[in-house]
Amino acid sequence: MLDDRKLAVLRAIVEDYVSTNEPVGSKALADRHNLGVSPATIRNDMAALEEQGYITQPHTSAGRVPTDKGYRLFVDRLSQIKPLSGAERRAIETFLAGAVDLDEIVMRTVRLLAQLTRQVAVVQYPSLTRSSVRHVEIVPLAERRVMLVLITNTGRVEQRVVDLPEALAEDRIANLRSVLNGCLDGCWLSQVPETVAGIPERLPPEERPVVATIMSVLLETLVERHEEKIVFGGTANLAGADFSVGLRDVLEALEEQVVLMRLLGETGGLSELTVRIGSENPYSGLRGTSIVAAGYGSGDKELARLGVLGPTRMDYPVTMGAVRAVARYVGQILAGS
Amino acid sequence: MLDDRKLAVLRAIVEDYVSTNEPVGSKALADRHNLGVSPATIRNDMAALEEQGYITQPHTSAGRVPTDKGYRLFVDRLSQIKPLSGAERRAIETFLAGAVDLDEIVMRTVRLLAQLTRQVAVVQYPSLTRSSVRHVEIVPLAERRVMLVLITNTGRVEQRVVDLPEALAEDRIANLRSVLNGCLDGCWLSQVPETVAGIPERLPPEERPVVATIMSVLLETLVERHEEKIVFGGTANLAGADFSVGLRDVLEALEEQVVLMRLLGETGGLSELTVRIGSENPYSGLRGTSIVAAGYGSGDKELARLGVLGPTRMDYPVTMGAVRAVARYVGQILAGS
DNA sequence: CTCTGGCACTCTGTGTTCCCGAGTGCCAAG
DNA sequence: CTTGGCACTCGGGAACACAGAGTGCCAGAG
Repeated sequence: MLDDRKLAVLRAIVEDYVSTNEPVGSKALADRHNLGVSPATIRNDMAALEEQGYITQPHTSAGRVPTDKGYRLFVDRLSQIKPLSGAERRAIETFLAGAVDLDEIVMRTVRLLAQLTRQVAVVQYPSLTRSSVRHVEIVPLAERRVMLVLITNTGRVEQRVVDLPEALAEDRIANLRSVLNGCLDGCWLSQVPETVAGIPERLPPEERPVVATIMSVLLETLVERHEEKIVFGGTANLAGADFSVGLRDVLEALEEQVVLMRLLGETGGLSELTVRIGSENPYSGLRGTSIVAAGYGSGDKELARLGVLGPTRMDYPVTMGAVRAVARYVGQILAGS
Repeated sequence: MLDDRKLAVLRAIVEDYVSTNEPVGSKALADRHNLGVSPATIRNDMAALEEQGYITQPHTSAGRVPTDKGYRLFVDRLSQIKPLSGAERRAIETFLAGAVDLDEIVMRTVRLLAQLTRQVAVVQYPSLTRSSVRHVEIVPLAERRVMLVLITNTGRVEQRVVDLPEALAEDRIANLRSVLNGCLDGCWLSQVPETVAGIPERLPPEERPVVATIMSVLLETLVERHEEKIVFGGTANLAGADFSVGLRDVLEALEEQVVLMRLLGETGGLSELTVRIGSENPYSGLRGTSIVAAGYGSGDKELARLGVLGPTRMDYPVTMGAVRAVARYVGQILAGS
């Protein structure tokens, strides 16, 4: 159905179209790539490719443009992920290593991705549920008010003010603190609910009302923040590109956490690349854009995802290379901190 | 020089131009506003206004458009800040009250401002230096590694990992923690450096190397983060507007923390409005945009600033009303939490 | 059966011209 | 100082023609 030459033609069309942003015709193809055949032959192949929906022509007498299906074939079978240059790798490493806390790691990652790919970068904070407790802290603020601070092994810090049913003296707090940490330290966040359930029994009855309050806030923190935090950047890169769909829709989608979450998608394996091309993605406002995403994590556990969003007409090999590389480096940095 | 009627004409021009986005001519003015004079008279006034640089015409035979100077006069003398409706006030209140921690307060504020004004919202996190210490926490992570957590009275939490010169047992940490908090609790952040300097003397000599390390990180946290964190949102609102300068420049400026800082500007009094119109603002990429900003804070101390950025052609009275109202409410919320 | 050159055809984009209308500036009269 | 009248200017849209790129198809050659 699609012999080798037709595939080569498709590849050439994608590459040319990506670099020139203009529909590509048979003559131009014959000139720029030495396919060893005449324009007429290429025309026949193009007709076949169009027949099967891999390319299309904007108007009757214009060149061809790849369809989403065409890009899909290109990504799956015709392209090789392009690794970064040594200089780029070093730049990434030093740039990320300079980060001093989680916020800054994430912020720098966004910048990095945006700069490297010249697209919009999207980075999800390391998932709460997939990390473990490093420390729980109870900080007295007032008579009947404390702040609960939860620190995870990924460096993430969650805080919540708790209003207590009764006043709580220093020594009781210290005691509570050590009990809590004794139970929860190193505990997988997903198992916190069960672990927490067993705690009241370990305490004298008079502590239970207070503990119950604190517990409920703690659990609430975990549940509420289940919708993970996502940041993005590099929107300036959108200004140049022209989307089939309005710029407005894209910007709106970016500001919807929920949409972003779904865009980054569910995981494949760790640093496995997910590519969503145009209409493949789940949000109608983003027809005309593609997403390249990967999971990142320390060790073998995927903590969260990151990726870039750009016009369907993007340089997939380069973008994929950059996303993969950044995902790996971020994983390393997180593991090392 | 500028009699009352000329001022009325200028006001009418600004209002019409803002609402129609088209150069406004003498006839249209005479029709829509009942100024009680004929178009010809208005033309004379317009000529005078143009002479003095308050308005200008895009082409020889088009209507007039306000200049930056014209908007300035309008804002200073011809307009009244438009208060929000009761419904809007209530909406703000309930929306902000639902926030559970500082991050969420800021995030919601951004959304609110963007939605209310249909412009880009910019919000600065409560300044570190202008708040006070609520608690310092030292959390052991590993043998020779602790996490330093600093909580301010505005609910802001700063964290930093510290590598120690020697191992540190639980009881020593507890001791250190209480000493630190004893000295620093309630301490104005700007005075932390001096306060900290006196601490080593209060400790036995063998603790001093460890304390020195921790101190230096603590100070570093304060200094480094002196460049305050700023977030923005509502960029989708830029899509409709047409800037004289490219959209790209605006988006780029927004992603530069430093530029944003300078845009929000230095403070006037608390919830005093600052308006920067077009070329008045310090960044060349933002010619064609105006900034309306205000300080917010709890009590009488300004903690940080917030504002919106939009095309010079914006509805100043409404925008100013919204910014002022939001600034006040955020202040209240911060004070109450 | 596949490739190639030739040829007629079909579009889009661009440049030109033309004209309408909105809006102005100026002037003379009220 | 205000007003109506009038000639003038200029931008923007409509109509039109044209060149160029690209196609599809066909018949002939390997």
